[in-house]
Amino acid sequence: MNVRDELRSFKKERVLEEAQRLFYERGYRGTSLDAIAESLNVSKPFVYSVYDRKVDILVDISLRTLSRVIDTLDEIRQSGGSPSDQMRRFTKRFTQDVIGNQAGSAVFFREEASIPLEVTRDINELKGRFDARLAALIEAGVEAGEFRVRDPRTASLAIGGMISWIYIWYREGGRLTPAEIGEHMADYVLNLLGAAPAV
Amino acid sequence: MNVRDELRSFKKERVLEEAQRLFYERGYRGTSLDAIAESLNVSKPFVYSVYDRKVDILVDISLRTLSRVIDTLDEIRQSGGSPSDQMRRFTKRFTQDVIGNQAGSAVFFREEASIPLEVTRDINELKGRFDARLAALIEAGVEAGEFRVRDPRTASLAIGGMISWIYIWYREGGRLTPAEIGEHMADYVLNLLGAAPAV
DNA sequence: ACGCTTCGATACTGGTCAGTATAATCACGA
DNA sequence: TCGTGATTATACTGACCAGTATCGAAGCGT
Repeated sequence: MNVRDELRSFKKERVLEEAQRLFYERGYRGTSLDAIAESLNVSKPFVYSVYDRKVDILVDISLRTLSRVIDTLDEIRQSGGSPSDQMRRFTKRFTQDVIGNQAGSAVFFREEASIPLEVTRDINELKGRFDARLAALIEAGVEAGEFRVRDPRTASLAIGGMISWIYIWYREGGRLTPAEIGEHMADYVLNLLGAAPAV
Repeated sequence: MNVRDELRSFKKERVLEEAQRLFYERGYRGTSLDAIAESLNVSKPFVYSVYDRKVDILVDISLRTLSRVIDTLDEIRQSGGSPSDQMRRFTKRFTQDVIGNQAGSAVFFREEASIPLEVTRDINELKGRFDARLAALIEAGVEAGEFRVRDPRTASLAIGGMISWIYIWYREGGRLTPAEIGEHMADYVLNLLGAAPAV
């Protein structure tokens, strides 16, 4: 990767970052490209030099946000340990991811309707993959006798929702630190799964 | 209420219903008033005869959706019974509410950024009231020795999120009926709260 | 049947915005 | 210092849309 590409990549990153912030505050359709450009102290063609269409920015935000949690889950799955242990670690990591990328998470879940149809397929495929892998972890726990759950699919949706939902209510400087929230969530998740009380 | 008012009320209801459907599919900003009118086989001034501004429709959808769950919670609280029992009934009712008003729930949570500032205050006040009352129910359960929860506030957010989240994934004609989903959710919620296994 | 009132359709307006054509500027080598 | 290629700003265009003015039609009482 030469200097030119690095420069381009850096510009793209800055545009993405700023667009994400504005989409979070004003919504995708409520944010004009001029507003993004102005906020970066550049002009519209600058933005167009790294993204061909406005919607490409949204797609980028969405795919990154989704890929991140899938990567997190895969990483935890491959790291070994008991299902209870994996679930606890995953919950804490996922909680940090949502809080650390609150704007991205919010934009991803809110702007589903603005995403072009051909990309929606990919997104749904990824979403399905996430849910299936989380359900698989739950099933592993059931088989190992650690969890007692009647329907792993809905359990995975309940858990995924409970943690994703943090993007709705988390506020910086609130009563609890992100780490504390993660600990509470991990307790709730293991309770929900009927896990034997942890040490 | 005379005939004229009833007529007006009926028109308003139809406009709301159709707008909600379109907002759900295309987003608030992605739906023009002409599209709403066309979908009802009327013209724009017809819509304006019941709502002065486009955003009033959105506000109406949001307030109705939010009021409904608060009413549900209040009703359950006043109906008596043990905290576990109330929580189980509330979870099932809330689940049915979300599924029965999926479009409204989705629009409410997605379009927060499009709601005018002066209404946002009311909405946040109502949201806060809901969370506080749900937390109060959890505390009552803890005091009664039925629940074991370290932090009722985050538990109420986790529960509220887990159930609200259904608007994201529920699809009509799916594997489970709404009633079955409600049963599973109720189990998860009581587990989450560390309730002694129900009979 | 006739006038009066109400309601809604047609048609317009002012503003916004995604995307683009053109022109200016800058970096850099000769 | 001058020329060349890349990059970005200015300025424009075509489309869309919220909200409104005007006009016609339909209902209703007399």
